[in-house]
Amino acid sequence: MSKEKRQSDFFERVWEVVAQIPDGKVTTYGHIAEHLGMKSAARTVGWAMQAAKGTWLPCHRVVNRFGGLSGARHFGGPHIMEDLLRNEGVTFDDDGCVVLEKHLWIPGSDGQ
DNA sequence: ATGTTGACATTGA
DNA sequence: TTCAATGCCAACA
Repeated sequence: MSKEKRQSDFFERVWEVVAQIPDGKVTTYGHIAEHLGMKSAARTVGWAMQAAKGTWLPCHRVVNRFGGLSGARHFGGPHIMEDLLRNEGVTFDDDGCVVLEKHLWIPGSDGQ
């Protein structure tokens, strides 16, 4: 594990958190970044998601602070992410945003 | 090495 | 109220 620097431990860090998101729950980029110690790096968290597109990570459970599916367009279809979340049991607001008040999950509050 | 972009967040006018 | 600008970090050209 010398040349295998991966994308960066930062990415794995984000992926690890995302992988811990319980079923039917969602989290925001800001909370992930904050949990990683980079509260202001919410944008970079989105980059980790882009790299996670080819992984098994439930990127669809990661939304912006509005609960809007910002990355839905990167899923290959704006309705893909929406359908996935609904399949998880997530409720959507009339605006098409996830009800964070009911599904907002914070990293570290699950296993710790 | 530098500059731009990016699935965001926050503050100011 | 809405719109614009700024900050942050990492990857990519």
